[in-house]
Amino acid sequence: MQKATAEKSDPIAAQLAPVGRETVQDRVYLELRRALIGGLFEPSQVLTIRGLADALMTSTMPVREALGRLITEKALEALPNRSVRVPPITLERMDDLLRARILIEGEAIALAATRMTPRQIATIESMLGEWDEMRALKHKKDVDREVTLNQAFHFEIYRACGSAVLIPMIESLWLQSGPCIRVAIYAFSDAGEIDTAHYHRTIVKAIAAQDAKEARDALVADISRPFTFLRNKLEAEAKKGQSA
Amino acid sequence: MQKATAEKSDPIAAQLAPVGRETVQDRVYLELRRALIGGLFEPSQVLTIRGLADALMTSTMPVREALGRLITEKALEALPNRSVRVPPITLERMDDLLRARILIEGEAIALAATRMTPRQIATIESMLGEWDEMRALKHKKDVDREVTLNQAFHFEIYRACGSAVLIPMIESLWLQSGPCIRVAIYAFSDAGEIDTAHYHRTIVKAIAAQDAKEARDALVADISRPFTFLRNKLEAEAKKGQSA
DNA sequence: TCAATGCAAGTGTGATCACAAATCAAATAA
DNA sequence: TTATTTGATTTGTGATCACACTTGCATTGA
Repeated sequence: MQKATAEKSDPIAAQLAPVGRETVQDRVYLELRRALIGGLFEPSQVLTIRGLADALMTSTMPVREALGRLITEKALEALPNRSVRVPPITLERMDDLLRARILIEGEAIALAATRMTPRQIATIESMLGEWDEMRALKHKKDVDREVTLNQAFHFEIYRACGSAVLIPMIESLWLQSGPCIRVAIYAFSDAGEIDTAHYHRTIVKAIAAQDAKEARDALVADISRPFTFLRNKLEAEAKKGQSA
Repeated sequence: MQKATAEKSDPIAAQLAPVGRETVQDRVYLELRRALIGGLFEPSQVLTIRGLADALMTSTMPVREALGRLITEKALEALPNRSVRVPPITLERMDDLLRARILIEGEAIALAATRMTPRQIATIESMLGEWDEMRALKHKKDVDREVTLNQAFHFEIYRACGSAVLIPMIESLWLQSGPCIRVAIYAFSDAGEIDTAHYHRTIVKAIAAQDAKEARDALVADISRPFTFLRNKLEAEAKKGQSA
């Protein structure tokens, strides 16, 4: 029989890309990740294995393993009852997450600023264009699109930092702060958002100039904004609840 | 029936500690973690589900879920063949790991330096004593004890940093660098080790003085040492292999 | 009326089985 | 002898089942 591995001398195989055999578990895991980062689940929401299995049209087996993985990266939380929920938002946790993100994503973008190729810089520049385009026809508040584009922009930069260790950590941080961010973005929309892409333009400019410090500062401002916004919102609600 | 939760008014229940119901999966996970951090597995070693299940005297189910968790935190690596191995050591990966550890553990110890209570400081001081004691009767190179004590010392500090986000990341980093460190410690023993506890004493002194910068510097020196040692070793081997 | 009790449905965990893919070794052909 | 093939074994994946625990609700008792 033919060997399954692509033969370098085979002119046909050379043109074929490996098809990949992702497992059901991987699909479930990625789907849950997407939902979490996009903030499709509410904080404190309880998730059940069978419920997710039904919704995803599969058996319980891939779901339970995907949940276990998400729990270890703190994207979900295992209660003592052995049920699993998306972690609730607290002020302490938000500050903690923001500090970690500033530390790690700041380091990643500083590394990327000295390493990004002109081609990569052109890619993120074109993303700025997409952003403007989306703002131009703001007929509806397309929060999903906003979240996706924002994620693509940031990770295009982080991937260029060249650290196989930092990137998974950043992914974990986004997973953990996803539910918070979603709430913040909705709050932005209600509050009449200021220019969301302003910091992104500054970031691109700094990276193009290979100015690591400027890039880091702009990034810190960018990721701090939703957190401080949400923090003010939560504090206001807490004060209102206290007086009531 | 009696409520399962401890009643505050019940004089008997007040003296009883909750028994805890850890699952088999958790035990397997913790055992594999311990082995990984301690460097009991060799880099590039392939692990099989059934093999581990037999060794751990359990079925495949808890093992496969534990392996999946370890893969997501990059403590293990999933090959395209769908087999899983402990990641091999490369120079790039070591540099990457060291940089991340300096960044994150440095931040954690700087935080801890301003927050540790006198009681906590007394705890790590007593650990220094254990260390000296172990060095005094160095009849055999007790690498396991050394690794365990080193881990206990560092995490006693990290736990005091008060960040529920940073600590799991540090655990993941230790998991990933465990196999490297083990190799380095053996190399130390062969090379006639210099005072391993020297930096630890500096760390304790800095923390007692609430000097965050000094503590961070000493920690960086402490965790850099095995990496640079191993790096020199690998480079020497590579050169030897190249000339041969 | 309200708290305690008991039953039923729901849920997570672990074991076992079926299946497909990979791996390894012996046997065969060049 | 060397390269290829073929078959048996091993291995990961997904499904299903059994069991224990939790949860929610209706019933019963004071």
